[in-house]
Amino acid sequence: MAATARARVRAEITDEITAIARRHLAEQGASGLSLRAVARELGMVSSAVYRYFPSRDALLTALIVDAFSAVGDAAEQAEVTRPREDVEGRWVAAALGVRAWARAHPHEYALVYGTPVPGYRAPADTIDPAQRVNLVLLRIVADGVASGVVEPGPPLRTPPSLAADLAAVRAALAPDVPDAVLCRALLVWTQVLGGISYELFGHLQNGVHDLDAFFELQVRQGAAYLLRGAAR
Amino acid sequence: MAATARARVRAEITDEITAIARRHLAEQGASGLSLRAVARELGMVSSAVYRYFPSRDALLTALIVDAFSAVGDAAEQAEVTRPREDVEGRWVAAALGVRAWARAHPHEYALVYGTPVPGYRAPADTIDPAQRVNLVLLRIVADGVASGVVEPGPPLRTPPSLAADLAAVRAALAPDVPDAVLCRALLVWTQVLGGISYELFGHLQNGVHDLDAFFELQVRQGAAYLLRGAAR
DNA sequence: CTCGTTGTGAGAGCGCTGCTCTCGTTTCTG
DNA sequence: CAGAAACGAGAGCAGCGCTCTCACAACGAG
Repeated sequence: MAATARARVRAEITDEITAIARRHLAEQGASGLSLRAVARELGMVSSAVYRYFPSRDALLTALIVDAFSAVGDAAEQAEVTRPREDVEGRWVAAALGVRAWARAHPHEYALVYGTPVPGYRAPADTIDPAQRVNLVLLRIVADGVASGVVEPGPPLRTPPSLAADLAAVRAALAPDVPDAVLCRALLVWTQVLGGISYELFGHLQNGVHDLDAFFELQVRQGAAYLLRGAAR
Repeated sequence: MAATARARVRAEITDEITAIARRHLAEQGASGLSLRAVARELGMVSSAVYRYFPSRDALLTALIVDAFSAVGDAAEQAEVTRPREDVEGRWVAAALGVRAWARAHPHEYALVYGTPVPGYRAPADTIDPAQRVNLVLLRIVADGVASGVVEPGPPLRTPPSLAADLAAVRAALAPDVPDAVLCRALLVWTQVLGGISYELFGHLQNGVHDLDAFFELQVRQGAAYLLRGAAR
């Protein structure tokens, strides 16, 4: 770890830049993130920042990676508060945890689950962190299948193209989880994200007032469906 | 309708501006929409456009209203291809119609269901058009309840705050639709939007390849849950 | 220790953006 | 017909991402 002085100060400044950028993002959103403003706050001239990030988008990519990681953390930290055998509780906790994080960090949430930034194209660096939360969820589901709490239900008749994709997921991440359960999990999870986006992006305005109660109700309904394929 | 010549030409130019803006939006997305570029294409100087729209955001708001209306159209046109008594088919068709529209107009979709634009705050003009699609969906659900195809299921125990909101929706838009069904409808609809966003914003990349088959499977599962409170 | 290489910050500058203000001209209205 | 209102052009301000050049400091090799 005996890096040269230059390498150390470079790492430090890089951290400072991302820290300031993170704050600007949290305060004003992605569209308000200005490389020049970050430089100004750092006491640097804007061109100097380009020594550390080749473009504004590269800086934003770093923040996206951070945000994905934070989503994974939120799910995991919420989930582990429940005993391992309480599969339903773990799922509900993970969903509530992600929502709480999203409400606390709406711009970061928008960055990862909202409209992709202008040109839209996910650099390879972002796909690994994006999987973190999926792993947390799949582990819960896999535990539920193993312990029998998750009812497989009738086998799903999927087109071959789809069956292959599901088989790949199963082989890589969730052994012994049948197609029907994988589909239900994805269904319920997209509902969770859809619900968060719906709320966060203002579509429940003037319709639902007790957002906490509403979201929790929805999540519990979703969890019941995930486990038993039916309401309640 | 004998408007003055000035009023007529004003309406024409306003339409031209929104038409060009709509095209720019479709091609490059909201962040690429430049008032100056629109003015340039119109053969005007940028300041002249401000006679018609007080700000770039106002222009964008007009496009948002358009997009909301287009979503409503997509749902309605897809839905009416099914016989009135085929409630499940109508719901599935509406969902598939909205997805098809979203894939054909990703930037418009992002505008209404993605991250709200920078400052985020929905002008009052946008809430009416936003309701259009909800009305289409609620009508389907209400028809299903009336004909008995939608099973109410066990009554939902909702906190009073939530019950009041649901009662308001019922009174205004969907008489005789019980809370449990309203909740299921909202649950399934947020799943549809979540699924579209998940797909459109790239989260299924490298995971699912046959996106059409996958989405249709999900929608059918969702519809089954909406009608019968259970898978299949 | 010296010398050439490389990393770094400052500065100027390009073309773009949203938006404002002024100034003639055109059109409407009382 | 005269005053008021609407309109388009033009210049200009501050901001943006990004590029290029230049001086200087830190580094590795001899």
